[in-house]
Amino acid sequence: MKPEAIKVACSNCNLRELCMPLGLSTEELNRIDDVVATRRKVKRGTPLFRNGEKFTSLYAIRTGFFKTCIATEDGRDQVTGFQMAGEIIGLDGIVNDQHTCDAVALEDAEVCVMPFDRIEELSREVNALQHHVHKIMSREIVREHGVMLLLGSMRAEERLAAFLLNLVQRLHARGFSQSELVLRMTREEIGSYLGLKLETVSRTFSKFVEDGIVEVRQRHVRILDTDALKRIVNAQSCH
Amino acid sequence: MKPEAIKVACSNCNLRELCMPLGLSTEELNRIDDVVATRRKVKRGTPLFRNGEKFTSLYAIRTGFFKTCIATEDGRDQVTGFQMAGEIIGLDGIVNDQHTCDAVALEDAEVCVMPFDRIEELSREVNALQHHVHKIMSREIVREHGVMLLLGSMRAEERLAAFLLNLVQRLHARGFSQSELVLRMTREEIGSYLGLKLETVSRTFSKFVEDGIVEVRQRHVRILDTDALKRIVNAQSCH
DNA sequence: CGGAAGTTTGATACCGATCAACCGATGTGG
DNA sequence: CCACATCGGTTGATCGGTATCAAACTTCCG
Repeated sequence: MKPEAIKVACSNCNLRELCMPLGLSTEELNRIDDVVATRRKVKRGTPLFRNGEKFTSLYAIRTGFFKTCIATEDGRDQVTGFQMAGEIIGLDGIVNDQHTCDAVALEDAEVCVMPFDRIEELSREVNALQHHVHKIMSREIVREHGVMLLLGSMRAEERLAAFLLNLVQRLHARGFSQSELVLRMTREEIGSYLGLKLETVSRTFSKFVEDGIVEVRQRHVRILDTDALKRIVNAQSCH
Repeated sequence: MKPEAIKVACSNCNLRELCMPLGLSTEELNRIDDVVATRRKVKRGTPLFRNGEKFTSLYAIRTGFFKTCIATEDGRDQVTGFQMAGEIIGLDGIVNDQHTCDAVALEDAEVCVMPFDRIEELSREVNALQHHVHKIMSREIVREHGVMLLLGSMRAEERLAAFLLNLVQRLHARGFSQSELVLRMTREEIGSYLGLKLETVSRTFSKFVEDGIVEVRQRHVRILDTDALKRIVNAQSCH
């Protein structure tokens, strides 16, 4: 949990095109190196931050896989997202200067710590960075609109199909297979994200296997028929 | 629909403390007047912007009431939020330079048009404005987390109770009653937002009336027992 | 190796969707 | 101003999808 004082540079990071704006001048690139203060390793099962903690920084995921979730006093729990390399977490903390959700590593992970006051400072001077920050926040808002659509109007099969397609698409953008993936989260966590119980998630996986749409061996999933998944997502509740 | 060339000033707007940062110097206040280019009237039932339209501006609601919703090709439709005076809409458009949802006036409305490039320009110079923009976006993200919790884990009564409490709370912050409100949206729109069918919304209202928690006359709602509503929201799915 | 955690599958219950009928409010044109 | 059409809302009956409860199995990990 101890912050590690490794000095790092975005300018030669292979995730740069995911985290950072494109088309920067060399001078701007060098300045942007300053937004990352340190890196921090987070062990599997361990929180990067927790609900109620003071907000200081955004985090760019270098390696590993996170979930963010909110818990209420009465024991309810909702996974609000799964995040992978190149994605930014911590945006929830800006509004009240404290985090309103937990971010937990689902596998050993490493993040770049980006103090938010430094981001604000630098984005006053580098227009591309300013706009980039705005885009990242807007993207998160739009993503959540999609989740609301899913939770508000889709049935179990549609939700799981949409979930799988979204995951492979993001993994593919990072150079992984379009058809094979390893789930880093449990059935229960998938269920929490999708508004389903873990048994329903399990049953729906089984149904997809029966229908020859996917192969599932524990957390290893191979998608055999992407189009079938797309058809499931787009099929309106027929009648 | 024609933009009207009324020159307006945030500095003497009675909604300023809702839209704009607090604690500005007189000089900063005067500069901020420049973010509002024009005002625009929107008739009831008419869109302020639509999915796919080019994004140019954020809008601050001066009067009236809006819904934002996304529609899919296959006929699904999801209300993603209801917005009232002092709230900002259009944030979804930043990421891809085009809007990804429709914003429709539920009653005759007027908005302040704030060209986004001007916002970015000015927030490079006025730190308080910069941070304010970040807070507005973060607040929207946190709000959507709450909706995800609602859609993912609450039952019909809990959803409607949470919805009513949220509405009166926001209305109260604008000087309206804590216990009386007029719904500007139909049962169907409430249902879409809450992930329920209109019949279920209607039945749940009826149940609340039976239990003496609210009085309902069409769209006029009087809350008789706020604590009961709060208890309903916080009651975990018991077993 | 043993226990805990995670997953699958079955049986049953229940909440909300669906289908349908009716009612009331609103608004429009003759 | 009234007749009538339309839209929104309520209520009832029934159906279906997902939750719940339960048991067995597998995998993981100390």
